[in-house]
Amino acid sequence: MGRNRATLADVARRAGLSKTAASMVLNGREGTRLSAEAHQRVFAAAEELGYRPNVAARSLRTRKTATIAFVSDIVATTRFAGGLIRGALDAARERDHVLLITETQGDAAFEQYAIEAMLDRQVDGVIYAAMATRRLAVPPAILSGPVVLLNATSPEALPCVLPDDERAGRTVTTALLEQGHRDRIALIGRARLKERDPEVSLAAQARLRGIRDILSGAGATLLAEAFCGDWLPEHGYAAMRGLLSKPTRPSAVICMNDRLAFGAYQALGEAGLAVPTDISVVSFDDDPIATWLRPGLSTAALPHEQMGRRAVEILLDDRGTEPVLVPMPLRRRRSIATPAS
Amino acid sequence: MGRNRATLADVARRAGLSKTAASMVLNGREGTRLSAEAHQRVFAAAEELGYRPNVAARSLRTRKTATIAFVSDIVATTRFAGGLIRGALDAARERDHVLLITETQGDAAFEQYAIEAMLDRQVDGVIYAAMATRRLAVPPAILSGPVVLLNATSPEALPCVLPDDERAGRTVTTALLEQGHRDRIALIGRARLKERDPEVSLAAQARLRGIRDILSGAGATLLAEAFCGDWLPEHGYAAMRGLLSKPTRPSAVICMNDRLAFGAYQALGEAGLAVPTDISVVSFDDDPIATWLRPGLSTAALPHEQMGRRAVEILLDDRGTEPVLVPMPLRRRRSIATPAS
DNA sequence: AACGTGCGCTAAACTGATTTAGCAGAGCAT
DNA sequence: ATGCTCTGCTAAATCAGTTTAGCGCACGTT
Repeated sequence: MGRNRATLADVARRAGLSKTAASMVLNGREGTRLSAEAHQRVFAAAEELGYRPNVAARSLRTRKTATIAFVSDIVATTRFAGGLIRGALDAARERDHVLLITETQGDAAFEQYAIEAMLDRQVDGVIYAAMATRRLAVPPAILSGPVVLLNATSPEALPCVLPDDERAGRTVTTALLEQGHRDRIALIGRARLKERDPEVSLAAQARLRGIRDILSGAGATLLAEAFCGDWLPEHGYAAMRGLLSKPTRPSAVICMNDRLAFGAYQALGEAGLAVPTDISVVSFDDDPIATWLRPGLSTAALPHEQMGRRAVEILLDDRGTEPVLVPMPLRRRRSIATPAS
Repeated sequence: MGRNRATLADVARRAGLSKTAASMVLNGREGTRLSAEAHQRVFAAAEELGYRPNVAARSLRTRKTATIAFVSDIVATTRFAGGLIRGALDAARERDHVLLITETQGDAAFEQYAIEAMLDRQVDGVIYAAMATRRLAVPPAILSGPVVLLNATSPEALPCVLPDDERAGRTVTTALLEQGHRDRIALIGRARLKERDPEVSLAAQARLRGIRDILSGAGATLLAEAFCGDWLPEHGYAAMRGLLSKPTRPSAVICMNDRLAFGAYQALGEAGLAVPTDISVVSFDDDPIATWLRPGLSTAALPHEQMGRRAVEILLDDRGTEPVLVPMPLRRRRSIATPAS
């Protein structure tokens, strides 16, 4: 790979100057007293030879590789991860950096290995990402250099980027109130474990807080709250059936994520009820299925691309320690309407 | 990052030997006449200092970085990509390699930049992946070293890994025949563009070929073939409605992918028809939604993980030039049944 | 005693960049 | 003529490894 690449020495020779001169010119060093003509010759030579510096050689001296490690638990290869990586990739490119990506598969040994492999390659910093927004313990090895947590926090109070789930809870609830829903709003996706253990989820609690905040502001309470073991379609389906079996039918349901909402749609379809005329549905995440459902699901989007982007920016540019909360915009589709009566 | 790492010189000093000796011992070189005791001392010193070689320094001399470039069009960040990357990551790790991942966003300038950035880092080889199985033109820059195409072929006949779509077509059709379907099988997802232009898709034609092969072997033909502009749920929905409006209702439909099948389910639900009692459905891809649908969708799975894995294996180990076809196993769920009458 | 041989190990070159220290020559003042 | 400063450039060290060439010693042979 790249066997006959021209080296700096080649460029210097062709320009009739020393390596020193060539290096300084190509790096745009100020204060060297090299003549305009010398500059010309170096640039011309580099151009003609198609010179590209050898990053390994350079980094040996400078200890900079223009490479960022992107380590995640299992985020890198799931549908949820795409945006995170894409945003990070974009921001990295703008700063002339490149990403070394690994995922740990949730396996500590694998993680250890992966992190060492990246540190061996002298990465300039590490982005440590989690699939579910949660608190986690950062492997000590990566603390030797700059780190940014993505979609996660840690006891060490490292710089981190999180979605603003609480505000999303408010957004979603407000969208319902604006349409006239108030006293018959149900919730699907209460989950003790997710709400209690920050190492499992930070989103559950935050979203719930946002929802309740707006509701109590309007002097209302939830009509019903369905608990779910997990946030998968089957749980949403079961929860929705449960809700429909009660005397008072909700006018709207908030689902804790889109997969639950998908399940809810299935139950509604079977019951012969139509979204949104019979029941409105809102949700969180903006999973691809949200656009595929009929009618399209209104949902507060996890701003994955933005988050990935911010992580790189923080790592490379500012790096303050206060958590960065990225807003979750509401994608308005056709699943919300004014209640029938 | 990694500021106080021990160097080989440190290890050598501690072992009371030369760098040469330390290097040879740690690399397990045969034929050096270093004593067993010298071996001991070097290993002990390395262990005590937590020595890890600096990959940049090593690669400067050896021109090997144990790093593979994974370049894709937009595969890296979509739900379809996950498995490809995961498989590649796994196989790479087994060979002590690491992945530099980029996606080109379908933009030639970006691609040029990304590839150069990776070559600058002296990668040992390139895996060039496409999201849709198709033929593509490989950027000349990467031809300077080992390349494997993933989910793609090229006019240059480079080594490549592809899913065995034709066989999948046969698998899926056979599954239907086995249940007694024969003369009322419809197809959703014919698409002229995809079938004609290998630069758009190789899957469409191959799947169709497999389906027809089995059908004609059984002396049957398709009851109906619905054409779709693309393979999204909305197209599947429209196609299914079209099929249902005809005099003879199919006993089974084959959808060209799971998203179409999802749309088909929606149309069936609205029409009050049940899967699989009224109509059986089979499909291709094994998208996550296949498990979420009610009933679960039987589908020939794109073996993404296997494919990613094979690509690395071919790149690093054998590298024959004949295309590698990876089988697409049928995931049997509940969407196929014996036709009613 | 001189010579060849195998053993156990090391000095130094090399990879391709950056960076430090400093040299030669011109111009000017004393 | 001497010393000083400034200009324009370069030699050599450095980063952390790998690799080549070969050194000194003990032993056996003639």
